[in-house]
Amino acid sequence: MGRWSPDARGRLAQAALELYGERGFARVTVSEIAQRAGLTERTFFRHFADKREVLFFGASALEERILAALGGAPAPLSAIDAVGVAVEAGAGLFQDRRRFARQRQAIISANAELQERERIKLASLATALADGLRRRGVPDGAASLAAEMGIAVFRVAFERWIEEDEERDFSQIVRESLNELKAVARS
Amino acid sequence: MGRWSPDARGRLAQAALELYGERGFARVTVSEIAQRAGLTERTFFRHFADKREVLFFGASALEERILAALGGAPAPLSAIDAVGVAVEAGAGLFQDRRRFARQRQAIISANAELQERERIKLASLATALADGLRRRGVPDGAASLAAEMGIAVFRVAFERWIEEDEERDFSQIVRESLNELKAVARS
DNA sequence: TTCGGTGATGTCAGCTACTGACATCGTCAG
DNA sequence: CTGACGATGTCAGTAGCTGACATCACCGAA
Repeated sequence: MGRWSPDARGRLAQAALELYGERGFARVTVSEIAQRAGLTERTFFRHFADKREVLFFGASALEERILAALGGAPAPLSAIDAVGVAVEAGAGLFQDRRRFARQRQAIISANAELQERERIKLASLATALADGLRRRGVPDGAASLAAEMGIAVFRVAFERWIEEDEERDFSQIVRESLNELKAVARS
Repeated sequence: MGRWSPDARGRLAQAALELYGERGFARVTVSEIAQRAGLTERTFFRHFADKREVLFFGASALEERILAALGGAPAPLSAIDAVGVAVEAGAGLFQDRRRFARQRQAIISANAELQERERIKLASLATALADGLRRRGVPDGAASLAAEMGIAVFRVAFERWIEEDEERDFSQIVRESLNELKAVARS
């Protein structure tokens, strides 16, 4: 423990979320975020690679969880079903955080730069998923395709979960969306 | 025609491609690009929204072509097959440009910011594809999923086309990849 | 107990991406 | 000939981001 107030990173993230929500991403300076958190701009950039990253530092936890689930999925599962299990497990991370997820997504949806960052996070997730599948013995091309399908399912399911008026179980929506994808691919 | 050398935009794009290739994206300033093109930095930003965009101004032509093909696809085709036809048509744009495509892709692959931009271009393509499908009467969820699958196929096929030693027909690789995706989804 | 190392933060100078406002000057329609 | 137009130049300014160095509580070893 240092001589400063604890959880500098958390305070910065909180301040950023508030300010982005109040004024929009582009109309907030990093200096303002730092000020609200009682820190300096330089410290912000020590905790987050850039102004956008502060909204995405939860992505690594999601990736870890999904990869862990993929690693633990029963061996006889096909590539697409193993991915389904993994993504469904990832959805579990959002339990009881729908309000936060909506708020954050509203900010991201309002800004193209943030959408870029979100997309590349999902892309890196797809790459990791594909690697995990190869480790299960899935051939190269099939691994990439199954992984990308998994991310597509995640995206569509997330959007549904966020948009619906009454909250439904995210994992269940993932299952439904995967089945829908299979149906579309079969037709 | 103005009083200046013609095709300022083309000269800027060419200069940027050269410099990014020589030194890497991050080690090139916009001022240097403009200088090599015989223009000023300010003019660069009048032609391209930012330093990255100069590598992606061909994306609109790709999108137009794909959407046109989707619009012209036979009505009885399923969503996924209509997308297949559209993406295949898009692949035709790259005929005789494999050398250029490889060079450009090498630059993009070496830089995370450029990968972000590439991903969002593909994402916007997916959105447009989904809209096109809805116009064909495909329901919301199925449209999004089919579109994302189409983009996944495009990505995988493009990578294969670029990486293989001897050049094969890009459109044919797209067809193969689509079939592989269907097989993966079915398993 | 003291003292030197460590780690998180502060301070400062600087680069460069990007923007707004205004000036310049061939070209072309009338 | 003239005035509007369009592409470019010039200039000043903001803000994201970085490197280098200073500071100072804490902690473990002597």
